[in-house]
Amino acid sequence: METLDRFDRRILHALQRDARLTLASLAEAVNLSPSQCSRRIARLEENGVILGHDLRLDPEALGLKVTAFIFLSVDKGRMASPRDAVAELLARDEVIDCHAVTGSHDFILKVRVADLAELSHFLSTTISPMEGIRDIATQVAMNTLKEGGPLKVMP
Amino acid sequence: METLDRFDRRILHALQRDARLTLASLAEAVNLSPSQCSRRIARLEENGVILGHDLRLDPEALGLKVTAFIFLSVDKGRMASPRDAVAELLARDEVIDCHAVTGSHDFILKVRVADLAELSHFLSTTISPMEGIRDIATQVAMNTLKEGGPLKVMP
DNA sequence: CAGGTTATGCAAAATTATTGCGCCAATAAG
DNA sequence: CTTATTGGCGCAATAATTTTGCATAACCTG
Repeated sequence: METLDRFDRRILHALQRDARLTLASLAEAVNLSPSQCSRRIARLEENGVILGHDLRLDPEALGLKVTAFIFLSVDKGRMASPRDAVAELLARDEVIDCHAVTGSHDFILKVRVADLAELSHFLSTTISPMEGIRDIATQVAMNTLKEGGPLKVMP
Repeated sequence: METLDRFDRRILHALQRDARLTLASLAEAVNLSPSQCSRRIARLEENGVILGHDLRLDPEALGLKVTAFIFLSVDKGRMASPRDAVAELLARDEVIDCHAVTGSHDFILKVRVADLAELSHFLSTTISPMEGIRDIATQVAMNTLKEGGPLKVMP
């Protein structure tokens, strides 16, 4: 893996604010020619620094009015292969995030569903019946203050 | 707010997989002309359904090796204006997500830092000194299994 | 069913991205 | 100290993509 130089970092910093910046605008922002910006972006993608481009949508506009965190504990034996245990969960489109964590629970899930009825349904028909689940806790989000904030790029 | 028709939903579904799809490819995927796709995308942006375009970066490549969840409880009086209490937190670039939640804590933060030393430093110098903080709990993520998954678009 | 509004595809125009090329700077080799 | 070699750079030409003007078709609404 390559080390990022000053220009790479400036490019990443600028593009994280708006991934649709034009090469001309980006070039001006980072003080480099458009063509060189293009080549550096291509290289950052090849090196796996840039993983992809996402569309940020308004969940409300899609009818997803409820965000919730689900905390899962699994039986000890299952933790050896956590991916197997939760693999089917990752494929569900209610599940936005899934992290394996330290502490009293093993996994933190962030889910988005239309309403509380759908959350309840998801919990009882998808989570609860899973093998090896030892404990489930749920916290409903009342407000999303920040989401998907840009990653810190060392200057 | 407008209602999304079948084409809008197909467009959003396709672009969530890859926001850089060309209008020609998108048009083929959703069975509409490129020009009309362009116009619909513009409208979805005006209507606030599409909030923006994000770059997905590899945190590791940026030297951010630690992801953690921080659970905060604030004093009762402060909850009236949670934005004030946490506004400065939202501006910090370690904070990726911040949700106000029901349950035993008031806020869930997701932070990304270089290492555990930086996490410790962030907790002791930024979180702890905050006025009105009643309780702090931290869980370190060992593994990110899914992050920023596409939102469900009703078909 | 008429009048008006909105959506659509095509083709032209405008914008944007990529690439070939020669140049320059830095580093390694002689 | 000079000379290759490498890699990054900007410019300009080329290619690709997006946007827009326009005529037609579909859709309401009364």
